[in-house]
Amino acid sequence: MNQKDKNTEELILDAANKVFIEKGLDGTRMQEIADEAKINKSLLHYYYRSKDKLFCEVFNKAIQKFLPNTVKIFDSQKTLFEIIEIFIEEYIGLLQRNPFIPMFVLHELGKRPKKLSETFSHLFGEIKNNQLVFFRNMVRQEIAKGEIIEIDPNQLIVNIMSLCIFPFVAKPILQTIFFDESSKEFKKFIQDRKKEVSDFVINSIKVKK
Amino acid sequence: MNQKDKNTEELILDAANKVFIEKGLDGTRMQEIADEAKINKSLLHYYYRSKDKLFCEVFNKAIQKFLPNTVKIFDSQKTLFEIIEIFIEEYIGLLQRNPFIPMFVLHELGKRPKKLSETFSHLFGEIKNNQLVFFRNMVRQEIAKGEIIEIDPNQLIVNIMSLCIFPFVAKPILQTIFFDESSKEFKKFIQDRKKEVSDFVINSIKVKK
DNA sequence: GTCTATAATGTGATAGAC
DNA sequence: GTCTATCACATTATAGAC
Repeated sequence: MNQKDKNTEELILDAANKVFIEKGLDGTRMQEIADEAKINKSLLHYYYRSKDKLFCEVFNKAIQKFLPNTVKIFDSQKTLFEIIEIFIEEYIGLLQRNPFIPMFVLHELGKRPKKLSETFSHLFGEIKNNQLVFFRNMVRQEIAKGEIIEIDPNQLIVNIMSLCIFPFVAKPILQTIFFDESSKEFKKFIQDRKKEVSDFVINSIKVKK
Repeated sequence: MNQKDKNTEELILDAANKVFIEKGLDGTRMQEIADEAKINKSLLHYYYRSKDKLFCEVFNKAIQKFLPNTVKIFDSQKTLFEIIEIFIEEYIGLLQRNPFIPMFVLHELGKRPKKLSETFSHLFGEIKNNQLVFFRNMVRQEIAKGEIIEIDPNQLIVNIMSLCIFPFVAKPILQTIFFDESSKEFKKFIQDRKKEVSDFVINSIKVKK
């Protein structure tokens, strides 16, 4: 479905997505969303009542995209190393397609730390009680088997998330310092990271025999 | 020097630091800075003319703190592993004392990617032409000597920065998902990371003989 | 230097015609 | 559903008394 086939409601949501994610809640003007959607400003309120309501729609979609969905990977019979490889490749791929999502989600969450657990308890619950438990158990098993070194599973998970997400959050400064503003070189750097991060992590935890 | 001994100009700058860094440029109200400094709102303009000028003072200080100063470490005669260990311990320590600086700097830079290189060329130049060159050469030497595996020095640097900085940028979500909002457990987690990250990196690149 | 009062503008939101 | 006109309020900034 291309832009012309979409109704006004969808046009607005697409425009709001773009502007909110680039500029954040505080930095976004309703007028700018209207301009982006090429519609009248009043229509924003007709369809979504208020800026806050419109923002919530955008934010909820964004955080669901941002939180890794590992169910598919965990369901099948794979080794820990395979799981790590597939996860990193897929998650960096997701971020390549949505490069502004990490900064948007993390910045907005940083301003509302208290409401976090209440509002998104359903999303976090699934991760906490299923995906994390599964991964931690798998790590402990591999440690017991002597396949990987002793490491706190939480630290390992945060390490993997850090290596995947940080370059997108820090893109402007990395592109300036490392690549003299060349966006082409930065893209190659990110593409290379799929293998680099995977190797880096596995190399670090694997027991050499 | 405690707060009472400071003059108005310093009181304002301290207050502006706190509010801007927590809420960002767009999210900050001049009134809130005045309240924080316990002075009249007009005095903000008397001393700093405009919100933008005041913001620039804060931002310049913040980015200088944020950019790692590795000169001390590089000056002395240390091995690559020692340099990595010291850097990680000191840089995470810096972030523990200034936990909001990474999100503040990276978010504001994300909104102004174009002005970046011009405005801070003096800071970036020093890093690009001295610290990075030094580190890259050292990495290449160690590769040649067979002490570490083959790795792109840029990827290694970004890996180290990611592992140090990301947990501070993602604090709210990590604290919710991993530690049920317990700020005490999160602090311990960060403290433990000084050794964890160091081990993780060195373990990954060190050639076992 | 510090205060009060107020100007000047920007912005979210609504009323009402079509 | 969509538009124009406008309200109501928040916010930066300044003028002027003390």
